[in-house]
Amino acid sequence: MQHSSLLLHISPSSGEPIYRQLIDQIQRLIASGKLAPGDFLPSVRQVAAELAVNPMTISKAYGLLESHGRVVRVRGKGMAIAEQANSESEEARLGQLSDCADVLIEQAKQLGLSQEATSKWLSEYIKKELK
Amino acid sequence: MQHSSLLLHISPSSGEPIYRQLIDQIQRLIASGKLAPGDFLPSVRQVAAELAVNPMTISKAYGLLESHGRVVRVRGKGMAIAEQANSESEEARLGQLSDCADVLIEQAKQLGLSQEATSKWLSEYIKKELK
DNA sequence: CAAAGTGTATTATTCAAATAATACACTAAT
DNA sequence: ATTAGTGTATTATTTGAATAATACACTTTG
Repeated sequence: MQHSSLLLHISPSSGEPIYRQLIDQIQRLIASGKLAPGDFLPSVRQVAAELAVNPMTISKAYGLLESHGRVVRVRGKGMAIAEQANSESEEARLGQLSDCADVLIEQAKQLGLSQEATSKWLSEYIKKELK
Repeated sequence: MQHSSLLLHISPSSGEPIYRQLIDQIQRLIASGKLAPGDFLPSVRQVAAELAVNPMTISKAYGLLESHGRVVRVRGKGMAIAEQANSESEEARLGQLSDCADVLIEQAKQLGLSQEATSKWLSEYIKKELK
């Protein structure tokens, strides 16, 4: 057992649910390579203690990460980063954007925006915002 | 008083709040020209009766549409489609996509996708889906 | 086997958003 | 002035998601 991980933190004021804040942070840590396949997440109870939050809240986050294939449950050990957590093809990862893109397209449609204008604006916007 | 408008409908199963469903539908009706500037929305009580919903729920939707400038309150008459409801510049309408784009960008970030790849994929996707 | 570590199923509680009840202010028409 | 039509401010209630309490099943280690 580690003494303190300080890997995860929460912002109680943020309106964003705790379990969702944790999921987002862990996904980012995986994407950036700070958590590599085979690494273990800090245990449910450890995180719960550090954040002064109920263990079930952490478990909920871990469970959802598992159902997303990001993490694998190892009996008696804990949750390990999945081997293929980050190894999906770029094609596959782009595909995961489609739900979100559908919403955006629906809105553009309702605003009477053309394919060209929307596409061009998005490119510019992404250039500014996606660092 | 009209006998029945049948202009609006709700899907109780959808998880989406009723007032929000109404806002979305009315914005679509404006965007598509089915509701033109000067037209009146069906009255709060009429819609409430047809949908078997509380008048305040309709009023909430109408109030938000007013604060968005889509609709104007005419004393003793009801809510009329605003003159400039549809006349926003393309620039302004594109700006309304930014909230939605922010969500998409956040997801791309977490998936470790580059600015270029995301932008290019989106252009293709929009070409297919935005008819 | 015992102890201390994993995660979690089940149930209860909390809390904020969505909805409803009620009563009111206003306008138009007769 | 009266009636019937607008929308809505205020308050209460409902509802569902997020969180917590509790107790359990399992694995590892000694």
